[in-house]
Amino acid sequence: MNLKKLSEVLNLSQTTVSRALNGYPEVKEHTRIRVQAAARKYNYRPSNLAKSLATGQAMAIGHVLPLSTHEIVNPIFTDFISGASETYAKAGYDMVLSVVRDEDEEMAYREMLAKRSVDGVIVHGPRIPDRRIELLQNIGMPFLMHGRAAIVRHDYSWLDVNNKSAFKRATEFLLDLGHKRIALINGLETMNFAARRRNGYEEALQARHIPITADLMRNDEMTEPYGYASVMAMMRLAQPPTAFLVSSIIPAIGVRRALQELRLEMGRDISVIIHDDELSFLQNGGEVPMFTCTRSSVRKAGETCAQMLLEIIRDPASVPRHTLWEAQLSVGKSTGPAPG
Amino acid sequence: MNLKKLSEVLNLSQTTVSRALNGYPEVKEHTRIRVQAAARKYNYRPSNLAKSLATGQAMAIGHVLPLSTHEIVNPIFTDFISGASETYAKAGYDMVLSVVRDEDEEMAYREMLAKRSVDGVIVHGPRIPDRRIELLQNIGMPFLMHGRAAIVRHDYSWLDVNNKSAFKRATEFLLDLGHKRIALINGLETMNFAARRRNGYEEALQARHIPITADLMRNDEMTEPYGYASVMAMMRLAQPPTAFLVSSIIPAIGVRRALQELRLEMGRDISVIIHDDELSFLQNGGEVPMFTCTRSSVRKAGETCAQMLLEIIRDPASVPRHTLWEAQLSVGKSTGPAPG
DNA sequence: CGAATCTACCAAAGCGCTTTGAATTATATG
DNA sequence: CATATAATTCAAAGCGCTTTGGTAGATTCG
Repeated sequence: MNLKKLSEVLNLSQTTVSRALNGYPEVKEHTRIRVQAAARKYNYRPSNLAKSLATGQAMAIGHVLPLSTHEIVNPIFTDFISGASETYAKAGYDMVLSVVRDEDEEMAYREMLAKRSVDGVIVHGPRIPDRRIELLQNIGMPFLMHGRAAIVRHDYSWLDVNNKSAFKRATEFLLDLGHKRIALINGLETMNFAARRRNGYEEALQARHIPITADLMRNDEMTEPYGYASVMAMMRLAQPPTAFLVSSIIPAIGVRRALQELRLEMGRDISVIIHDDELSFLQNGGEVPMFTCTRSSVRKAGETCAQMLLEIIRDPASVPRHTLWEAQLSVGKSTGPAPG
Repeated sequence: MNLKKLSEVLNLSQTTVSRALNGYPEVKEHTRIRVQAAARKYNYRPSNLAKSLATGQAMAIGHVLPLSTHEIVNPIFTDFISGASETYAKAGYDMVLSVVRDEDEEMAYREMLAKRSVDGVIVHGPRIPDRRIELLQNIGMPFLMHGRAAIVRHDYSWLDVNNKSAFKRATEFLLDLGHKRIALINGLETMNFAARRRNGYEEALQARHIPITADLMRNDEMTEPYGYASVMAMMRLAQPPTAFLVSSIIPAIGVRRALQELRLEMGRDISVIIHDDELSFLQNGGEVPMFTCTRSSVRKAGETCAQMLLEIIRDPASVPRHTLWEAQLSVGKSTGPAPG
């Protein structure tokens, strides 16, 4: 059933039927009801394609998920996307996804623009600097960045967690507990968030005149074995750390495995603070977190990013929007006073 | 730049330009080259929307991710999707995603059909029985199911891992090692795969005349705390199990946590076999698996599902396609002879 | 050499909507 | 009651592509 047939059945013009269905005021109430009834009866649903072609709006948002060199898709995306999807569904937007290798990412954006299949994109995993910003600004594609990039000529819209302050506070928290040797198991430092976290960590140490040691800092793709290997290596140092700051719950699982293998009890022998994205499938304990953490829901981030992008699309001329969330420092069972 | 303008620039008809670009034979080679050059020069890319409207093909595949009652998106999707996306990209298809609560799922499919925004869908997480099959057959939407449902009137296409045989073999493996009390920490049994796994487990036990005890079987959403709690509860039984069969690496992490807390060493005091989907972000060790496992790549499943669906779309009249993969039983460090 | 056959191109219709500008019909106004 | 005005409805153009059904001009063949 399409508009033409429906209008024939109703003995009305396509114009009137279209308007009746889209809530325009210049159609008699009685007619509107008649049209709506018929639409329901024949299960009429306008073709998105035709609609988009006519209006020039694709009614779809693109997400490009970068596939790391190790072919890993960051698992926080499931939750991010489920948040975003909820917003889109409410607003009648579709979500189109492509997973691309780093080197194809630029092409992916160009394609999306040229093919006119999306009205905007959400950019994931900002680097420092990030070429995508300029690219998208140049081709005039509305976008919102989840996270921030540094070193950028023109302003752009983003939503980010205050990674620096989160890790600064976490470090201070450990310092207050008497820890002096605090290790940082960070994400890949080509990623902006990782750099900011290190920044916060270093600032806190410097403020207390604690030397920053390269031995106690690692950065890599956030996998379980990475967490495990980092702990194993660092605990073998002449002066092993008494506390760990871990960038995500996934390496933290490896951290936990290593510590238990070494017969070190978290919260007593050693302290651990993680950043917790509140992944639905890897929750950090119940009311009392298993790991003390800096916490911020990535699902909520998805929801809000989507909202912000839709606003930008609605009003492209508006000034860039910024949202900065403070992570919540939530005390769990994995931290305690420095031993000895 | 659109087709009309491009053809004006070239002083050709839209027909010829379109044909030149789409590789039709009835255009002179010299003309084709001229057209291609101009297309490149003006960065012309046909509008997907217009193309789809004209051809009647959306060139997009829909994925509906069901959000469980606990609002959890199954993390295997990231890998599944990254596999599927690769296939789509090669074939020029887009992937459109919607994450919906269970109760909205039927609507989501109906919408996709009526709006004509996708040419087919991949159905995730089959239940027993699954209403979606009949729904999709009725509305005539090409689909492929990842997994199988039981109790279905008409045949349909699917790709599945032989869950039953995998868990049967895993159970036999444990029995061969002398284990008599083997626990099953299963996924939600409203899910088809979980039922099949239990089936394999029970068959293996029955064949050796080992009683099946309700105490040793659990099924629930596959989270880390679920694995932890299951072990803790079962080890408190009068006759605790000596081995665990775990449905996924995620609860297995909780299992490991519990065992370490109980000071039980895997592979010596207690044996554990998991099903390993080869998640990119939660790898089960290196060359030697950390957990002995039944193994099947969910990323490869995504790739192949996508291929199968595209074939079905290309030739809708063809008979339903079935692919059944045997999981690989891979021996790791978490199993050993039954103690005592 | 004229007819038949290719070859290379084109005009126009159609995909299913929205939207503009005009045409009805109903209502209000003097 | 005639006319201005408001309330409804409509015909047709347009979104950017593909595809059908041509038509010229070049080539082949009897």
